[in-house]
Amino acid sequence: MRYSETHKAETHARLVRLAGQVLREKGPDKLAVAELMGAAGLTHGGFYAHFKSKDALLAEALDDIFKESRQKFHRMTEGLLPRQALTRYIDSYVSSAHRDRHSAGCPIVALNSDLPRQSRRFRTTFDVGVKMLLADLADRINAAGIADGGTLAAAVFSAMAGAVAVSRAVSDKRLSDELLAAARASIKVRLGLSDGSIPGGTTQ
Amino acid sequence: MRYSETHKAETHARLVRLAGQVLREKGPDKLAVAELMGAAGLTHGGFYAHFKSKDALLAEALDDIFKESRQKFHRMTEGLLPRQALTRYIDSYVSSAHRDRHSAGCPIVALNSDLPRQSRRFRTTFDVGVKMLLADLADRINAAGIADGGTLAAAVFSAMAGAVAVSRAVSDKRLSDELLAAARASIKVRLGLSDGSIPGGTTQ
DNA sequence: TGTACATCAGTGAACGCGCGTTCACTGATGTAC
DNA sequence: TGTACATCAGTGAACGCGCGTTCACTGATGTAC
Repeated sequence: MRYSETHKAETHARLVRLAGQVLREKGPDKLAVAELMGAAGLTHGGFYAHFKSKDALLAEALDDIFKESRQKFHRMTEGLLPRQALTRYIDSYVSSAHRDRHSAGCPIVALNSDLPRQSRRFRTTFDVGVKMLLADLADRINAAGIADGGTLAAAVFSAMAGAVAVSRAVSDKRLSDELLAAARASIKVRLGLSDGSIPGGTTQ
Repeated sequence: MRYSETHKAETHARLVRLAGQVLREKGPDKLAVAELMGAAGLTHGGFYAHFKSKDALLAEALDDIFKESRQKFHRMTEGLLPRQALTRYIDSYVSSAHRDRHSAGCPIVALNSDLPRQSRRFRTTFDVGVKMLLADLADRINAAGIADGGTLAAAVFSAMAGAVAVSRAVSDKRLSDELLAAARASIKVRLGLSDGSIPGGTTQ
């Protein structure tokens, strides 16, 4: 069978997108080439027509995830005032929805403890993504008129990622919910975005 | 060869201790039974005289890690005033030393993203450990005269774990150091333990 | 006191399985002549 | 216009490797008689 001009590029993009989901669900080691190809309706042998190796796919998928996350971040806060945007971001990041949707969530949360064991290539891609994310967050904090955005961004971001990561690691749902609510409130207090009381309800 | 009465128990304890280190370094999946036994000076076949399965070993090792961590925590802050104890704990947890010593560090940081993929048994052991840790921290916060220790403990702990976890995930050392310093300072501000300026130097 | 047997921590070959990667092949269609 | 050939995304068998687990066996020593 002969394919359209864009066919290969489309298949490639589809594999990268799919891999991004599986990567966040199962982690880099348990993402299996054959399984991925099967999920895309192909057989495993064809994989190497698209990627030099599994590691090359992983790096490409990670890069794609960061880019997509960034777009989502911008879309989500479009048209909001700086403080509102910041609040929206924190509420949606430190949420049970984010905790429960591994395959669409933040790669930093999903891949956390896998990273020290990954290839240099993968780790470099990760670094680039983290730096971009921190720069974006610092801009938002500065725009909201809060001092020292750069330093605060690092502290606030690691707190947000930690909250979601630990809430996923814990299997007791009640404890997990409490963790998220406590962290969400505390981070907003730290940024001066609320008065310290936990407002009713979580962001589902 | 015949062995002393305590021989088997000693070997068992040695395997558990060793597994605790490897578990934190390599993660549950890359801890290999044969390699572990080799490191203990034994051959792989003998493993099943000590443990019903690899999973049984992992759970036992995790339990041991939490118990040891707790003792370390208490030893480290012995004789200190509540606020000093809290400061000492945060400084030593959110440090480059902790970041760099995976095999002796906090299991929550080391195993973070592996947990959702582990057995129920392992996850339950993890939950018990986390709850104990949070209860200890809440006690410390309350003892220091800071309001709402239970909620703050959850927020503060996930921020601490997140800081070390992200600092490990990142391979750029400069960024990693900045993250730790920013988080350490921010957490202390949140608890009213410092004035918000970052005191000179990190806790190496 | 000496002999036969039981005990049991540890040995090492073997098994089955999942996985990344390779490679000769397929077959539909575009192109050269 | 028709024929031979090139192209190339995808196929599927095969390979080598690491790993958890099983199991018959070893061999030093304690115990029964």
